[in-house]
Amino acid sequence: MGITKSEIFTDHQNEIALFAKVLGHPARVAILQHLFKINACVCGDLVDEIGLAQPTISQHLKELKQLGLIKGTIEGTSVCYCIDTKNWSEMKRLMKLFLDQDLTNTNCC
Amino acid sequence: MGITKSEIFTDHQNEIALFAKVLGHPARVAILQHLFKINACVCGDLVDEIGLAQPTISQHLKELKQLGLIKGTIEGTSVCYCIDTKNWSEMKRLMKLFLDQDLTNTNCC
DNA sequence: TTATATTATTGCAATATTACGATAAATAGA
DNA sequence: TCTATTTATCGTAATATTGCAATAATATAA
Repeated sequence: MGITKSEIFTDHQNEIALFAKVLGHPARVAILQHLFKINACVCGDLVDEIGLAQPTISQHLKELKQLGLIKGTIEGTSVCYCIDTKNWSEMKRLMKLFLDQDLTNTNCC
Repeated sequence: MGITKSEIFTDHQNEIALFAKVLGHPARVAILQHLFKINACVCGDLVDEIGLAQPTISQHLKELKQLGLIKGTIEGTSVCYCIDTKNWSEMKRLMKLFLDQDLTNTNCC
């Protein structure tokens, strides 16, 4: 098979999984970290920065864009990418809600 | 190919990606949520709870166990699973460090 | 227009993931 | 011992992901 049965889970569960999945590759983690570090648009230098082929980077950027975590603006012959702060904050809120579930009462083995 | 080039990324980036990846499936999100909700060991009822076949659940549990997020204790004929609070907290710390990168100075398109 | 630069898309190969039936393994109880 | 119960493992099929070479698309500059 290889196909996730999304339909048997809640929207909330699927949303968390989708965001986690896009963060689940070191290249995308590295791209996001670089965008945060630069704290501005990045045009072009991501390929040199990360160390994967240009089509591969382009594909990872596409996935990040599809989830809304970054946005790209055409600037001459190049495209400038940066964090979409609004969507990033919303993703963060959702992930933290999941991560912060109560551990204190865990009555367990 | 299909193989992630982990060697070109930092340990930190790979670690974040690994944790995010294991959270990147709704079944595993649902399993973890159930364990938090019950707030105790869960023996057996996960298959009924989630709605996937027993071998599939077993496989997802294995992945969560490998990352250390849950632990299982043999209890008679069944196995009781619960959140590994120590490792969960460490994972949470790491993920939050990544999620909480500074957005305030974003000077961007 | 032509050349250059930059990014996106296509096509493909290799590997990984998801899911489940069949079956094995382990333990408890009759 | 035999049976029932529960979980793990194996094998396999379907699909997804990763990565890159080749190429297309787009815009700027000469």
